[in-house]
Amino acid sequence: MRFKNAFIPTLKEVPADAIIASHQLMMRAGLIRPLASGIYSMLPLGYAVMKKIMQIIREEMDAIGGQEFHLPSLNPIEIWEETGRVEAFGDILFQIKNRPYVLAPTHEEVITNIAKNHIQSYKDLPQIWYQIQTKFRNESRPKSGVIRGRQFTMKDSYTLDSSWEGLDKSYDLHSDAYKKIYERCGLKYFIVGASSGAMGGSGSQEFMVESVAGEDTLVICSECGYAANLEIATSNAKKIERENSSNSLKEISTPNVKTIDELAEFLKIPATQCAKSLIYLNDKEPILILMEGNDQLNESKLHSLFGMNIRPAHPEELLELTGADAGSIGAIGLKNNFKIFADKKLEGRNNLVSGANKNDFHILNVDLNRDTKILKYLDLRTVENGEDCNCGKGKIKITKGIEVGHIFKLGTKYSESMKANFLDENGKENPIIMGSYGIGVERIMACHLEQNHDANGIFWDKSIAPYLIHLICVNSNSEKVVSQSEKIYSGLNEIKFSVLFDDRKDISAGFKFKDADLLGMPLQIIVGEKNLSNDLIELKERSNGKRWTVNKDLIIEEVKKFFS
RNA sequence: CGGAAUGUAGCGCAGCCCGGUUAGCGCACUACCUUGGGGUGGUAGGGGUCGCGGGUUCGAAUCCCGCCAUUCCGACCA
Repeated sequence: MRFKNAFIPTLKEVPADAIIASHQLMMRAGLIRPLASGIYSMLPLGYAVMKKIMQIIREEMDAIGGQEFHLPSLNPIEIWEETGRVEAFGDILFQIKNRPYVLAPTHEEVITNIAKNHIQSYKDLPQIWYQIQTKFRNESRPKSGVIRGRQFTMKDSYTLDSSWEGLDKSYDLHSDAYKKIYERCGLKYFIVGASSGAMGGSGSQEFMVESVAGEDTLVICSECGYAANLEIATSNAKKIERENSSNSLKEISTPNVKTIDELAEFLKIPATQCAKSLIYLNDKEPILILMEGNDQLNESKLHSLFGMNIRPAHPEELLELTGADAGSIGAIGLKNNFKIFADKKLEGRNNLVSGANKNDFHILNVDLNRDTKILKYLDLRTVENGEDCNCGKGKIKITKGIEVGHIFKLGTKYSESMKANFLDENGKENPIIMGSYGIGVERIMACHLEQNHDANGIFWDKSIAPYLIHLICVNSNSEKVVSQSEKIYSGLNEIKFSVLFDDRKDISAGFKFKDADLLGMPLQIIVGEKNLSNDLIELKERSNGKRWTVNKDLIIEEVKKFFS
């Protein structure tokens, strides 16, 4: 492609709306342009990258026996009503105004509909069906460029099996295929165990890319490979042992002490010697939760233990329920008969400091065994950076991640609600056992950019680069330089190497270099007067800045060598 | 959906508080000259419903009200 004819609208300045690196680079390098919030046009260079990514996905899906479909995005709302997902998706589901249709945010319903009509027997199974399609989700807050949009491209696949063992097999095939896809795209990723949540089924994993732009907080251990969402992560945080003797309770005045840190400072004790009390209302029933010192309560864990209707009490409610404000609440001397739960780390502790349920007073020497009725010790704390991992070897690192893939053992949720059954060997009717698996195509591109750039621009991996080579004719006024670069251009075209040829006239050398670095093709070939007078052509590897020269007659061989 | 900010040329911004010539700057764009290995320098140009609607006023980019859009923080995210 000749740059002169190419539509590559690069920008010198960063658009004010773009905050994260990948979004800025996509805008500056002319890969995308916004149309509306969360909706982007893919420009030729951006779409070239998408096509490369989609091709890699196709090859790996085909390799595990996947069959490619192209399913409609416009769906009759009734199939979504059958599975109860009109309500489940709520506002996320785009609904068509002048006909009872929806824009599909995913395709379990359509797949199950086809399966219902055409899968009759265990002999028809297993199946792996996939497609690469535009998905529509009415995100309330699109953000981070293409990472969270209202319209995006997804490879989604679905497996149909006659047994749970078959599902495990299909699931593992996908897991392996996904690993290959990310590796081929040059992404550093890791796999996070996830709970199956409201999707139902027996398991799910997320494929995450570490990034400051990530929306998920992740916990990883460098030693054992443990990786989990912070919401469910656990660690081997140091537990303090019970002291040999428990001293007797003593109420003391602690004027103006509100926080654990202030309390620890006031009493000259470690924060870990304090028991922090939190009041939650579980469907209006107050419960008291004890945490050690500055440990943070993990509300996700609370929700999975108590359900979604649990919430922290408001300040007025605190005062009414305990007679004290936050900071002076404790497990001893409560007016009401609270149910008390405590974090596992506090199990068996004594000589603790706790609020006295009287403003500006605390109680010393609390022995949880002796002085309180703890209903149950639960894992409630949020894991913190630097704690020991459960494996005993590594330390926990907390980081942000972007989800680039999710694989799910669905089970029979959809086949049951839509009555997609098959006859087994015994002639008995059973619901098809399903799995569903997704990869965000634009997210792969964005994550690749997050991981592969510097202050000047992109460096594409050769597997997904829009062009392998950026050929720069430095001096467009020099006959010799122009004819030499033309010669290299046609030579590379002959051997089918994709080249972006900067043949623009009257553009200064610096401008071309800056554009080349911004656009990020893996190899730059620089044809300029100085080197050419010695019959030399310069090459530059974008990712590491390495430069070298070769004789002009050896350039094709050198390129072949570089990409071999 | 809650909180905040912003909206002036393709992009980045100033002007607004304190209303008053023809709305300004940088980049980009057009023409010419210049330069020619890291976003050359210059001259001359083109491009604006000042987000939309209403109000106050002799007069509104500027003040007031409503709406819309965009971004950020939070909630939500099968």
